[in-house]
Amino acid sequence: MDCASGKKQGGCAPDRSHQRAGREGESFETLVVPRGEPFSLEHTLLSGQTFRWRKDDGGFVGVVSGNVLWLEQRRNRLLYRSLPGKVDPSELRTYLGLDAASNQALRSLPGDPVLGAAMRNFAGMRVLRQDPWETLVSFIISSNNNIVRIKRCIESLCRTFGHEIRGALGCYAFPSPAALAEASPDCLQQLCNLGYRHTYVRETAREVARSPGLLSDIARLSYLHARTELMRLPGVGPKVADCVLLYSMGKYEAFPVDTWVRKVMQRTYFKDQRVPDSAIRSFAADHFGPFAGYAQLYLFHSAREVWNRR
DNA sequence: ATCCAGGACAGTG
DNA sequence: CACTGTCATGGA
Repeated sequence: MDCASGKKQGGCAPDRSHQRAGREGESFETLVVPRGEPFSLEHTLLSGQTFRWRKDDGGFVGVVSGNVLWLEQRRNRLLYRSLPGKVDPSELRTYLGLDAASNQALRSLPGDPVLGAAMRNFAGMRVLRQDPWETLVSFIISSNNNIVRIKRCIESLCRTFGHEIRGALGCYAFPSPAALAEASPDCLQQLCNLGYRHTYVRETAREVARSPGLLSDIARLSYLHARTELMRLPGVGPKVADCVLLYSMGKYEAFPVDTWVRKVMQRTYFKDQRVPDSAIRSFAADHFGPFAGYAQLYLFHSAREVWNRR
């Protein structure tokens, strides 16, 4: 593929006539969030666990499993529509973390001062269940990188190597493992600005393309076994593996330790002392329990928000 | 200019 | 196992 001609400009520009029609009322589906199941669409989609959602006229637009998906929350009602395929309600609930385990997680986490404050500030934030392949590549790219640039890299990857979604000009699906396995290093590094991570993405794509069932097999393993297997992939260390396990495989005991979480944890629970990440993870397992990952999401998002307000 | 960003990795002690 | 320097890139 020619890098120069592969660059596609312009933002995601879904057909507005459909959208307007939807807002008139005939093509939006409705999902009711039951009472007693705290849910915030905005907190969930802007929490940093996913990178392709953006605000759109009161709601959000994203790409999920090859479909453009519009979402808007009105109290306990969730309005949604998708193109070109249909997303069914149970699939959507699963994606958004509206499941029994997540409800249990939100009830069972300890209410210590720091976590308690984060859970009140971002009430209803949930751990998504995203596509493992997209999550894997996204967090390989995230290493030693900042969020603004991570989003640009991923969007660039999709525009260059993903297929354009029918009926939604400028919206691209996340590229398949085969597409990234065959991508030229120059395209990945220069066009998509992956930097030194381009070999990680390419080599991991080769592995996954070579054995298509790999990620779904890993998802069925126990947390520790799955973690070990993920870390065999190039560019995947403890932190990236935990992100994939938590944000795409429903392993709520995973507790990704990044720079932000490390800071909060050391300040709050280790008297501001430097401790190895392994100590942080084992403390989290003891203190937060089997849903420690939920605590991680709240602590991470909370720490970043506080910092961004300064 | 210098430091840092959702780290991983190879090399030392 | 714990610690260190390095990696490509861009924003602050």
